[in-house]
Amino acid sequence: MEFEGVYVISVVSRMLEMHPQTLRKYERAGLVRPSRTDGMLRLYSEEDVRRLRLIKHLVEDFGLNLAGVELVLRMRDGIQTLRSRAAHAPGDEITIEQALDELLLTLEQHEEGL
Amino acid sequence: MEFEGVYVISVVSRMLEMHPQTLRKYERAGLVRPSRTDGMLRLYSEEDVRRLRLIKHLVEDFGLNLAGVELVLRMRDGIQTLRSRAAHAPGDEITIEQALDELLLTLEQHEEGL
DNA sequence: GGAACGCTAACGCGGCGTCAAGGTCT
DNA sequence: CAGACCTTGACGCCGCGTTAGCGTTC
Repeated sequence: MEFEGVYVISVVSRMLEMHPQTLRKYERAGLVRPSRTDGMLRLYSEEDVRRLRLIKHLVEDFGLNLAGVELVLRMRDGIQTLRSRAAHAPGDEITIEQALDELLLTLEQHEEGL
Repeated sequence: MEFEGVYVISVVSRMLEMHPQTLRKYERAGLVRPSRTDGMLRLYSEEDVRRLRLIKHLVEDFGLNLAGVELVLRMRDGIQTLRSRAAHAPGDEITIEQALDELLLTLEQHEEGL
């Protein structure tokens, strides 16, 4: 059973050239949250796939470990939240300053113990 | 021979409870750049010590590897550059938006291949 | 000349990607 | 019932902190 823009794990695995077990580990680590069918099959959305592509890039090309990936993803999530929020605002095409604000907040959360 | 606000490796090691070899490895990784005496002894400035304290925090409490630390430090350097630049500007107490801008730039540099 | 520094090489633990075994759904 | 999914556990590589050995500086 297949739907548009939704993929089971084997398809994603082939698309991104990532081992199925690796995808499951990333979910276990809280880096991606695919939905499930009634039979508990993982269903990856387009956004999930983009997220995984970014993770792969950060790990393979940048050498980040999963903790580093989580940090970056948290920043990215903050930026996206701001962007969608700004979509309803008048005129302000780009909320880049606010986006950066979110980034700094994320960083400072981590540095709070400093 | 000791100077004000400048420490040799053994002193920094005791201050931060970090192994001297670890400090040397961090230098090798390009995370800190202490100056040297004529005899090639490492001299850590106050800023170097702050930097090392942050590194320790990121590694021990946050689980980042050195690649992740490098990313965060690059962001921090960008922020500090902006802050010192803003210190000469009139009134603008906080350059937080610009700081965040710098953060985003750092992030996007890494994501350029996405 | 003893203590602290420099350097390079080797050991050891832990994170993470992969493989294996057994059960369930299509 | 064959194939693809699920889960849990184990193996193996490698990054990184530590230790060791030896030469140089204070």
